[in-house]
Amino acid sequence: MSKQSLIAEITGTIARSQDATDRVDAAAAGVLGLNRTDLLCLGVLVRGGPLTAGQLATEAGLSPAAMTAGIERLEKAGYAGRTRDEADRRRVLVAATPLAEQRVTEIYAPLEKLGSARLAKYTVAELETIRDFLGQGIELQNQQAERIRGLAK
Amino acid sequence: MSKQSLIAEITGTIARSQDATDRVDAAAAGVLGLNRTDLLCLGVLVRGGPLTAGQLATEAGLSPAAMTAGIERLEKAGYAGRTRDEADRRRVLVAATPLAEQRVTEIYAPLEKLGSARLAKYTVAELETIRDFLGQGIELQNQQAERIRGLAK
DNA sequence: CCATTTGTTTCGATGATCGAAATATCTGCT
DNA sequence: AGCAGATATTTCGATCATCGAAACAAATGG
Repeated sequence: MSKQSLIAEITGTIARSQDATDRVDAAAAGVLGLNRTDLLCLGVLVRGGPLTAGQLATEAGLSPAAMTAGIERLEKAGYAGRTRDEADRRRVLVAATPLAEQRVTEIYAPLEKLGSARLAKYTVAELETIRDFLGQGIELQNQQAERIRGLAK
Repeated sequence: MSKQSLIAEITGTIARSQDATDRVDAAAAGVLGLNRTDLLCLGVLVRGGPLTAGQLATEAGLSPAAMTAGIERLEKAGYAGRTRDEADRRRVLVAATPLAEQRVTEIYAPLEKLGSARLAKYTVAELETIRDFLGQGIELQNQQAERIRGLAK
C-alpha cells in the first residue's frame, strides 16, 4: 500500500473515528435519559469535582440562564446536587451525586479499561508516535479554528 | 517517560483532541451562520453530492419534519437548492450551491491540506501504526456503544 | 383503477437556549 | 458602619430546533 493511499485512508478514518465517539456519547445520553448538553455537564462534574454554576457554564459553553436550567434538569434526574457556597453565598456549588458517579462509571469504565489495554500492546516508540500524532492534530485544529473565526462575516 | 504514563497521557490527549475538533466545527458554523445540525447536513451535501431529503435526514439522524425545516434554513441562507426528482416526483433532491462549495472549501481545505502534509512526515510504518490505532479505536467505540445501549433504562 | 406504500410537508406541542432584568451577596472606599 | 459598584445566579419572555402525527402527493401492484 502506497504512502499516499495510506494517508488518504487515515484521513477518512479520522472522520469515522469522530462519528464513533459521537455514537458512544449518544448511547450514554440515551441510557441516562439526558440530552447531550446535560451529559457534557455531568461528565465535567464527574471528572472535575464540585464546581460553581458559573464555572460549569464556562466549561460547557452555556449562558448562565441555560446553565441554571441544565442544573435543574440534572438535579431532578438525581444526578447532581446544589449547595450554596458558604464562603461566598452568591455562588452555588454543583456536584455529581453518587448515583451519577456510579452510572457514569458503569458506562465509561469498560471503555477506558479496554482502551488502555489496547494501548498497552504498542511499544513505547509506537506510543510516542501516537501521542505526537494526536498532539499535533490538536495544535493544528486549534490554530485552524482560530483562522476560521477570523474569516467571520 | 514510562509506558504507563505515556498511556495516561494519550488517554487525556484523545479527549482534548475531540474538544479541538469540536472547536473547529463551532467556528465553521459561526462563520457560515448555521447551527451545528445544519452544518452537518451541509457537510454531507458537499461531500456526498445531491441527496433526497430522506437520505439526508437519515445521514444526519433527523426526523423528516426536522429535515424539512433544516433544508428550508439552508435554502434561505443560500447554501442549498431543492429540486423535485423528475424520475420520482415524490422525492426532493437537495444539493449544495456553488456558494456553499466555495465557502466550505475556504474553511476546510487548509485544514485538510495541512493535515495531509503533517501525515506525510511520518514513515509508512508509523502511518500504519496510526491507522491501526484509529481503526481499532473505532471498533472499540462501536462495540461499546452497543453495550451501553444494552444497559438501557 | 383502486388500495397500499413511499416521500415530503404541515401542524401543534415541547424543550433548550438566549439576552436582559431582577435578586442576592460580596468588596472596597470613605 | 454604610454605600456604590462588582459579581453570581435566577427569573422572565421570546425564539428556534425538534418531535410525532396527520395531511398531502405520487408511485406501484394487484
